[in-house]
Amino acid sequence: MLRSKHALSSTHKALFQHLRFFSLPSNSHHVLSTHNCDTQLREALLQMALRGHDMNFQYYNTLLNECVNKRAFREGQRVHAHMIKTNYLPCVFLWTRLIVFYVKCESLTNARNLFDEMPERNVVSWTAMISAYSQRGYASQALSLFVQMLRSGTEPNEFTFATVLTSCISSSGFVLGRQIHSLIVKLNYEAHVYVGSSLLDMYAKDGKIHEARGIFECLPERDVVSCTAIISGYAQLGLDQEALELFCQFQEEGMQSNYVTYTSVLTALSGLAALDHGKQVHNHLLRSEVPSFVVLQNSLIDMYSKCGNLTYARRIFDTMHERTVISWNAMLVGYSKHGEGREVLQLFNLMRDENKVKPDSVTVLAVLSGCSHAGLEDKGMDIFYDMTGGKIGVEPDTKHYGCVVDLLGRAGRVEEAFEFIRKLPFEPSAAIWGCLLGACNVHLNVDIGEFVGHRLLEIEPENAGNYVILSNLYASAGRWEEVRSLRDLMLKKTVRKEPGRSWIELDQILHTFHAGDCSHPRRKEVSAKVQELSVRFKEAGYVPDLSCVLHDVDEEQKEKILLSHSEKLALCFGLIASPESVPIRVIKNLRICVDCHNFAKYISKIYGREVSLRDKNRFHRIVGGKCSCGDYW
DNA sequence: GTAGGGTTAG
Repeated sequence: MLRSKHALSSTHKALFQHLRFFSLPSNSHHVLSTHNCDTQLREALLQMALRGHDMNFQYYNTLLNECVNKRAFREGQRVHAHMIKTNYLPCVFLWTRLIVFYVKCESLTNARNLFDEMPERNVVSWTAMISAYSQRGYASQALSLFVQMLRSGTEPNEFTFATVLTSCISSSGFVLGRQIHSLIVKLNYEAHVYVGSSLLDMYAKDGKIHEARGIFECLPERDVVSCTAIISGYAQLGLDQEALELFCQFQEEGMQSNYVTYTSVLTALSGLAALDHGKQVHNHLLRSEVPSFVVLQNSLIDMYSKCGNLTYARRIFDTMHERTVISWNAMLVGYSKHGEGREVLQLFNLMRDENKVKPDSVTVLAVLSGCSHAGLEDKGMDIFYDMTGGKIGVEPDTKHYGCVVDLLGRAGRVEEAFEFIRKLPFEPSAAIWGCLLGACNVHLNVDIGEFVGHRLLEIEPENAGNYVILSNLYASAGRWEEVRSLRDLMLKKTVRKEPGRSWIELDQILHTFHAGDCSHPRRKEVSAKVQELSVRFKEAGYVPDLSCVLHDVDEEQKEKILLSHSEKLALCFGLIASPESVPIRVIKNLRICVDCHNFAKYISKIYGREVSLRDKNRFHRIVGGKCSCGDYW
């Protein structure tokens, strides 16, 4: 039978106009014999029949198409029922349409039942079903169906590959993903832009950014999705600079970014705390036609708060027409990282009062850590008890317990925190012990600290941070013998430590400083400034904290090492290169060292400059020699 | 009739 795809759209429309109320004839399945159609419809049907069309096919296809477009579940079911009643045996095409109809109407079970009943399947029906599972997050069902498809002898096409790869994003799925990649190469689909995007995204999410980049570079054509995929690949791995550079390059090449692209680049800008760039993107969005979807606004909230501008973040939050739990969380995390505990609690109360969006695990984490950063341990404990009492609707997990240890430890309740850990219903993680070790160090509890420190060295001997903190603790107790043996142990275990890096943004340029790197053009001038300040600050009472240096060198060397810390370089660069009226905003990739923190306080006091320092954990807003972190971070 | 990229995280 003839089923031409063309020429009949207007006839189809006419047909549907008349059939839209689904006065399905019950006595006959053959449309031409339908006696309740009027002259115009009869004419339309006649024309189609004259052109050799299977009238039942046209009829059902038109109806189902409309039901899919309108997500008209009941009507679609009636069409399906009518097929059954009239013993009409749909061809694979129509059968697949029925499956797609059920999928679009969120009835996966109906779709699967139909799929299982199909007398024969083709690549489209297989792909439609795989896609249904993929899009709803049923990755294992999608993958198992894909394997069944291969076993059945049906060859996948570009649609199948593009969709199935999205189900390979999990630790167990990556293995299968690589095998699918081989098949893609074998069947020559690697250069297909949809397949390529999906493939490179999978590699990026597995942390294999070089492979992802390789696939991207081999694509003969690029579009906004593939470009966004590679940008977000870098951004999600924290390779923010690379993400930003690619974005700029694609913009220059004329890529039409969409809201997903902007969302991804904003993530990178958050990581870099590149406020000027971020503002530029925001301004562009306000002037452009890009729709302000919630995800994009969430990204803007996060960008502004991670760039240190909570006022702008809140302004966006307040003007949103619709908020998701992520909007609330992004704002709460912002306040939390700035040590604004009262704001955290107020916003959390607002969220509970509004009762439109349910808190999730991240919400409670943000609130607990917000209380912790702000020294509101009683409030924090109240919320934790609300949670364990089922009043929040979130079950505590290991991270929440970690927050409680942090709350108690910070408040000096070290023994209590220790007891709390011992009573945990599970084996405490390194992160939990780490919180307690930090507290022991700050509150000089050598007994518990020693126990916890050695426990940590057993659990994660490769983590340099543990050696450093324990060594500091021993040093403050004057136990130099232990300090030495710890240092030896640390060298033996050859622990890798991420190199310290600090940067500052001036006029949309990011100036990065590393401790051992002299590549910055004004490095000499900057180093001289650090020297100069050191002398000047010493007169004002600054004492270099040599315990921050673990190297086995004399004191003079230690001081030299301290003065080469990347934070100090970035701070001094800010001092000489930025206008006096603006705060010095420095970002560090790791936790800031105690000595640099102290140094920054002197800058703020002696130069009357506000210093905003973002480290791995939080913001330090330093004004007049005082820091918003209260010297506990 | 079937397809790819996105936001929060002590």
